[in-house]
Amino acid sequence: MSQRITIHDIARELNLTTATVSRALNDHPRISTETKQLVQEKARQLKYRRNKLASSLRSGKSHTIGVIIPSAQMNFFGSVVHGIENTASSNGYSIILYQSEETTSLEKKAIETFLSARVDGILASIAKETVDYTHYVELRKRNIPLVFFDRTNEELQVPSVVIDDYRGAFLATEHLIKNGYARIAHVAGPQHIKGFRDRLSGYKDALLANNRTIVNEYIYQGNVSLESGKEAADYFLNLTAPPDAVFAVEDFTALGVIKCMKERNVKIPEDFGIIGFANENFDEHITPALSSVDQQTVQMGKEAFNLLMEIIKANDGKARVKDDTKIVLDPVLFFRESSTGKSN
Amino acid sequence: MSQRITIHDIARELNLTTATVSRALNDHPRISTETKQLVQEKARQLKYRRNKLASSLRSGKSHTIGVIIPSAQMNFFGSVVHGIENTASSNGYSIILYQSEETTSLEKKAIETFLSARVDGILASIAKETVDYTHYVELRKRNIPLVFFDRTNEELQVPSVVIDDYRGAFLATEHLIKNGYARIAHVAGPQHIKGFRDRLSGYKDALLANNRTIVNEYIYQGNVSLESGKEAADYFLNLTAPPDAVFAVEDFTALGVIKCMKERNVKIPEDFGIIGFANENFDEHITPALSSVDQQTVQMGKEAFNLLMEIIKANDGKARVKDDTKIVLDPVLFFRESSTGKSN
DNA sequence: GTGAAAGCGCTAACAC
DNA sequence: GTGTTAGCGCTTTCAC
Repeated sequence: MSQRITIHDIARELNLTTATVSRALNDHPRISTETKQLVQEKARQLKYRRNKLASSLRSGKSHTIGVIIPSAQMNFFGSVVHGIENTASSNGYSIILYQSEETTSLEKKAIETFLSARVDGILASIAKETVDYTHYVELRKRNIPLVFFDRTNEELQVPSVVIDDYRGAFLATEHLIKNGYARIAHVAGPQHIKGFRDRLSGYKDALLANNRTIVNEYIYQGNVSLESGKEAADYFLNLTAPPDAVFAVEDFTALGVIKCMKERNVKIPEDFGIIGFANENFDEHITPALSSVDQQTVQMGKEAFNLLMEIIKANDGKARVKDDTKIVLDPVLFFRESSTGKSN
Repeated sequence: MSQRITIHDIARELNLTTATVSRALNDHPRISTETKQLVQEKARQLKYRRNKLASSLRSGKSHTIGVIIPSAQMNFFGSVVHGIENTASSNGYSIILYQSEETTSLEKKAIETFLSARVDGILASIAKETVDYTHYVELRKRNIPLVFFDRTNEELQVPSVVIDDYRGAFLATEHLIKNGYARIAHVAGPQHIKGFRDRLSGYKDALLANNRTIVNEYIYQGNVSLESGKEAADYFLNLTAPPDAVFAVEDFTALGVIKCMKERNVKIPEDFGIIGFANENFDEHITPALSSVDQQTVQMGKEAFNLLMEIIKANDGKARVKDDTKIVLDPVLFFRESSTGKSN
């Protein structure tokens, strides 16, 4: 019912063989322009539509890639997927989307499905839960093109696309310094996650590079949440020499800090400066508008797909993209009211 | 390189035919339990993985569905996709994701790709730009299972899943009334879009049902944006008898209203109440926290997939799900500070 | 309960 | 420049 016209129909009507028709449709160089036009015209006329399953089965290329993200509900990943799908689509690729829900088991299931569907490559952001990477290692062994984005693992030697957390943190901290804040604190994230570790380093190095000293009590160990932002702010204000600015590891944490400051009547940005990380969509709408570091999500998706394409092509030509290829995107800072400087 | 083990390998090692192996792997009733176990064990041992392309080609079922959304970058759709993928995955289905970017051309391209990939069905939310629906009509003609979610078209007679905009608007308006606001205004959206039209009706009917009169100058025609919220608020405050509450067609509009009120020193919720629509993630974080109507996005995705499944199954059994099947989800209200009531 | 044979629709290798 | 032939890996009659 749904679709019956095949290249056989075209071949029959044109007194050609299916091979010729197939070649004509694929714009094969050794087919005459005349024949190509005839075939293409007839195909249009019969409303022919290539059966991708058959062609993929035979050719070994599915023109499909698998994408694993923790959850499409998370802003960040929705945005990256936007970039991936866009780029894939304009390159003639389809994407199969899977969510790991931060679990290793669904991650494995996704990979199973992808292999079964004979995808040409896989783009993945590692689930939080995952500590055993054998399913990914297996992909490398089978020589299946794989690229990590955002959530990577250094030891696995898988090509990846990330943003420069260190640099983002460095610039954010320096921005606070330049705007006249004297004692800059940091609400950190779990240190076993590389991105958060890098942000702490960037913060520290920015202080040192600007002849400030690192004050240990100005570094609060949070868990990337609104709550930990509040707690951190409370802690900071109770110090004998409280800081006058905070670089928060991420925007919800920053939001927590802002809420606490408001409750305690500390004026932002006059008495206290703050900058976050992620450039969430609420940043510009809260009061005061929150300065933040944008993670270039769409660009990340685009770059990840392009890198995967490179690997796929190299694979076809028996070449090889270096395993330690790593694209590091430059974060972009958005300066808003929350960090415009101290009043004096 | 990537994958060489086929049912032939299993058959050879076990001295069976591929037919038997295939049946055993598919849990065919007429295969002995013994054989099944042997085959399944051997499959595991050889790390066999079914070639989905081949099986789909032969059987005519791909266990894949196509999903068209305007953009994965939009919160709302990311969230719906979350619901779709989750449900699909646990039912053994994969999803191919396409973004229309609100254009008809990409919508058509998506459908082309889906047909080519022989998806078992399609889930779609119509692009804003689309006024010519022939590509969707074509799907109906070919009897390809199709379900619309959120953005539907009434005339097309395609099964759909939407939320009850009318009821959401009615309840939101009534909430403002119950909390003591006397003159309730509405910032409306473009009236050619059904959802927005329904919200206006819900607003009006709630007023009438509570013995209020509909005041025409309390209805501002906006365009669903922060800007139009600001403009509306300005307009309202300049009336000789300004309203004391607003039901905004959507949260960004509500945010615009709030911003304007703050600038003009109107106190929320004491002097002015406000409730929005969408339950955006910033709602609870702005000041005052914004009351809103949640659109049940994840549930919508789940219901849409389930409805599609029903149609697919009915199709197989030559039955038919009614074309005008329409699942209407109940919106859920979130009451926050912005509408807690007038001071007296 | 299992086997033999055919074929889904396409592309690729080899002819000429 | 086009035809011939084979086959990707699976499922599905139809046998027995």
